[in-house]
Amino acid sequence: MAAAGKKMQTAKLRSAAFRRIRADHQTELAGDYVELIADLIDERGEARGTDVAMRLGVANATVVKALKRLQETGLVAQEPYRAIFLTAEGWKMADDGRRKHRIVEGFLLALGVSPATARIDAEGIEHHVSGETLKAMARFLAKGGG
Amino acid sequence: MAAAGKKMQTAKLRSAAFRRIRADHQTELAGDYVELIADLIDERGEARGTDVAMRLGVANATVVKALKRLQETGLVAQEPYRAIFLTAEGWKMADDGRRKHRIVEGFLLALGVSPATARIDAEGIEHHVSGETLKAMARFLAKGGG
DNA sequence: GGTAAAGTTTAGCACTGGCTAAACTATATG
DNA sequence: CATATAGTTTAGCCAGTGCTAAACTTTACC
Repeated sequence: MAAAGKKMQTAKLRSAAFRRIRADHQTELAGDYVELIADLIDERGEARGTDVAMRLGVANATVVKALKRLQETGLVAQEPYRAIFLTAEGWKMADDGRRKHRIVEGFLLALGVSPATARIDAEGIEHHVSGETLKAMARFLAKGGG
Repeated sequence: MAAAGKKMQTAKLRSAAFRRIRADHQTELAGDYVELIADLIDERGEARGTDVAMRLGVANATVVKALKRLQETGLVAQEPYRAIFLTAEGWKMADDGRRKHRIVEGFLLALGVSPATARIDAEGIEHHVSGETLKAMARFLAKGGG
């Protein structure tokens, strides 16, 4: 039955989408942390836990716990009571993320969204945009938008 | 000091963004469930736990637990071992979500993204798009895209 | 109507990501 | 150099979202 076959496929496609979203959410936090740390290092030479906590709007202890996991993952390096550093892999992830962020935010601006909203929405959208969509956004930007 | 003031504001804006993302993630699951349930009811007259689990790519028990919370939130109504229904509030949320979904997916298609990717990305992006951005997307669509 | 299959729920585990409060370390200042 | 303040970490709590395995209902079929 063709209709049943089509529905089957639809179900599979959808579950694939949801699976990917759940996977995205797992890497999302790591991405947010390394991007933020990279920004802080660029802006002021070093990243401290307090600054990360403040910018993320989260308690200090939460940052400590997250950094421990990121250390285990090999994205971050840190000595107790010292500033936070990124590993080579951490920098790669941060740079990828920041590039993505720039494109998405620029794209939203080109679309006519206000700067404040573009910034906030870009932060949320960024981690759910595939390479293909990102390319489409970049193409739109290159063409001068609208 | 103007520079410090500006940085302060930047930090606040960013933390606001992250706070909103965390809030979005909390409502995101509820949104996915009610949309899916609404789709199932429309497609086949009723929504069963198994179908929801299958489409979400998740175990049965996970669905049961989630539905319990959604019942407490007042979005879903269900008798044990029976099909799942939406409350008025649940329908409102589902319809809002589906409308958003349609716009985002249509927008991605208009941007030149392939149907499969548009579908998947829309699912992820949907919950992080503000009203303002949604309007911008709708405007773009109305203008006939590209 | 009894029984097998399908569907649903419960129980119990693990991990993530928040929090507060208390302890500890580093730094700056008198 | 002693001490106060700022920053960091630890400990212990909670809630959410996932899982498997086992128990229980419903449904379908002989």
